[in-house]
Amino acid sequence: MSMKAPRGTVDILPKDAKKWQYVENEIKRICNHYCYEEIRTPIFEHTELFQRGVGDTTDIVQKEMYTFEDRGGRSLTLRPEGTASVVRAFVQNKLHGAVNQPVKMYYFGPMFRYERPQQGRMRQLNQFGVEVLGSSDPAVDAEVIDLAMTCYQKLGLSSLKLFINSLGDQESRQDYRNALVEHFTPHQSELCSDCQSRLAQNPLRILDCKTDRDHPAMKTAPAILDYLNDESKEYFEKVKEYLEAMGIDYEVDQNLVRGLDYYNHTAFEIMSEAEGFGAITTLAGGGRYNGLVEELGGPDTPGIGFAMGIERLLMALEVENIELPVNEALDCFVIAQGEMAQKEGVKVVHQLRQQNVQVDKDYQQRKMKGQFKAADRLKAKYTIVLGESELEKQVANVKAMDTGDQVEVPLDKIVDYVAEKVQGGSQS
RNA sequence: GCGGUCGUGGCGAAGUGGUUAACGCACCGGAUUGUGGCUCCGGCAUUCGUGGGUUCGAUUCCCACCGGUCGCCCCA
Repeated sequence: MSMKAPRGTVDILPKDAKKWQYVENEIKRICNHYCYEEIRTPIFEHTELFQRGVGDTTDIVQKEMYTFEDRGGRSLTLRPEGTASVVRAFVQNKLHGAVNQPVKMYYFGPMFRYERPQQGRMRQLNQFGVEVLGSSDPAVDAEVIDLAMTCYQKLGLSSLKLFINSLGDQESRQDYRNALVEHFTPHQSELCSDCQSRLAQNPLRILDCKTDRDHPAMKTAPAILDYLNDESKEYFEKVKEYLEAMGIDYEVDQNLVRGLDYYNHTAFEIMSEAEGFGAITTLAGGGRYNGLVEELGGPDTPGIGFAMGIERLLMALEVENIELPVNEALDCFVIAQGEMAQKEGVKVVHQLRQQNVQVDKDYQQRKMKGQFKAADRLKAKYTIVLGESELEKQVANVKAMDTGDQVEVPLDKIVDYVAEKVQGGSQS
């Protein structure tokens, strides 16, 4: 084996690609119902976009970016997440001036993070995400959460749990930050090394540290919800009311902080509770980011969004034993034997395909028995046999593979006959 | 970046310091001169992850590296 795909990347082979297609199509259909439109942005951006957009203190920027210099000496980075790019595109193309506000967008595509791969974590991963820009209505927060949950439910997942929290507006967040620093500073030397630096850089993240989870100071730490000002508190209440109105269950988790700098107000995460999922259970995460558009040079515009990992979604489906309705059966397999018959076979295959019949033939010079075997393996519904004797009589033998019944059909009727058999009644 | 564990055919999986590396599944062919799913027979590893070392000799012992896998950090 000389060449292998780079570490942390995988090939999605035809068998699996079917599932990807199904999942993507379902999600796109749902987005359409929710009136979200697709946006496609470049896979690499100026490094600075992520430094400013995602935040310099985050793990993603500090140690997980695929950064390189191009031939012109520019520092570029393979996108580690989608939001910064979408907001950049929004600003650059002045979508804040679009007639329909808010602007509701979704995206699909690969993201890149330099990490040690393990189950559910790849260096190239695929995300589906949505961003809504231009509205600070808490009903939008609820809509976005509803959209994420609906995608999972429509695909059949049931062991899900939604966690929400509020980080408040800038003012609340600042007050809370100060309170945390005050609270933890006396215990600084007792905290893990990560948390010691977090204290200065991003004290909120001390709260979801797993190392210091049981430290007494953790239990007595001030709670974010106590530091929300009235406006932020009311906002959060509204979000919860709307979720309840839609019948969406949730749990408030005050330690849910999210890693990225740009979040404020609503933050949420969807986890799988299915058995045997491994150590990584986060399926999707998102939140509101009201300062980000301005940070990236646009007008003061509120925004909210989430991203879900497609690999983890597929993994969750697997763990819950959910079979996706991917069609594996083949409509028809043409079996030809002999020189003349080969030519006729190629022709029949072509004509059937023109009639939108899914059909294949043998290209391995197999004997008749081998061709039947191939047809069987492909789960063909019908086989058409073309051999010397058939050609002499200008007929073809059509066999229904489930019953074994065969009928002779004149060659000039064969295409219509099979097309009718296969498509009769149902459309594909 | 750190730690555990593993690396034999397309897949699963035995095995040994020494002349032909078990077995199962899959695949191909034959029994059945033109008809699948059952049965029987036959075929199917010239890098036993890569590179070094020990040895008369290494797939087997030692070292390094690479890769998979699981976990930590963190996240999708």
